Amino acid sequence: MSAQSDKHAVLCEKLKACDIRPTPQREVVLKVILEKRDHPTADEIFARVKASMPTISLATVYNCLETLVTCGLVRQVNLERAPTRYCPNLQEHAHFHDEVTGKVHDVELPGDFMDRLRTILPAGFDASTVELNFRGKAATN
Amino acid sequence: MSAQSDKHAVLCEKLKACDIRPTPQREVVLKVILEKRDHPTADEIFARVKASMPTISLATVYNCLETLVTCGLVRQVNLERAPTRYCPNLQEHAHFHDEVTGKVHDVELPGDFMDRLRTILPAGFDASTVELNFRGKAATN
DNA sequence: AGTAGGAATTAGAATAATTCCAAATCACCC
DNA sequence: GGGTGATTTGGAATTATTCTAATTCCTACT
Repeated sequence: MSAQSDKHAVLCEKLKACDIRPTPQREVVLKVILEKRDHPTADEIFARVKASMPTISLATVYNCLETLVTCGLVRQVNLERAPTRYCPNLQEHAHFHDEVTGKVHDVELPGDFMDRLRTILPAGFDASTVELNFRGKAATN
Repeated sequence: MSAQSDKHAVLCEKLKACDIRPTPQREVVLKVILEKRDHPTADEIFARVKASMPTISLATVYNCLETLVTCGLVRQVNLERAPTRYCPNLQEHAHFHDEVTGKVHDVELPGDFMDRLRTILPAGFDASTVELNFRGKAATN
């Protein structure tokens, strides 16, 4: 089995595990998000996907992204007014938005951090998701 | 001195303290944000402002908001893909986004909370702002 | 294998939030 | 009170995203 088809199989499994049809479009969108973890926007994903699938439409990219987000294979990150970005890191983590370069970095968190954050909520508030974003300058390296 | 002009004077002072010209438009935009602390969008602010200043334009509302945000009198809150909301609470606080009602609630935080959050950043990351957003269901009351 | 039926994809139009632009007006300083 | 740079204005433009309707593709069933 080639590395190619191996990858295909892995992606396919991921999709099937979420009970969604493993279409070629979904596969390639997911592949693109996984292989360069730089929090691309829908437009950037569209451009990268077109390299291997020139006939795909932007609407399909949006459809696939929505599906992947809904089934939890990908997270969306919204920072300020900028276009939504997509992140394949499923661990709990925060985001650091570099205001010089515009890049977004993942920030790993101590184990139960997000759960501890949840405890500051007053009674009656039940949070399904917690989002922690930093913004500032990162050392150039 | 009437309560009206008193209010006017207070707003005016706030603007001047930030080294920006206290124009009537900026004053009324700020007034609207301060008097109903429900995190309105630019459009909602526009509608409310028009009640007392029917000739104001949406572009001006955006201009004023940008000025007020830049000088720190108002904060902007961005949640998901929804329009930007504006918040007059200058204390450090988090936001809770009620996914049923769509409302945004302020969540007060223990004193040095945001600073403690900052300490989880790896060396080389210097955050100027920290944003903590929850999303979920709030008890109806 | 053939086909019905639902799901997914497509291209392009539509929408919605925000920004841009150029002209008119305003506010502050002398 | 006049000059000057800041501000406001309305409308056009931009940008991200969603909608729509038609087409194509799978999948299951016979």
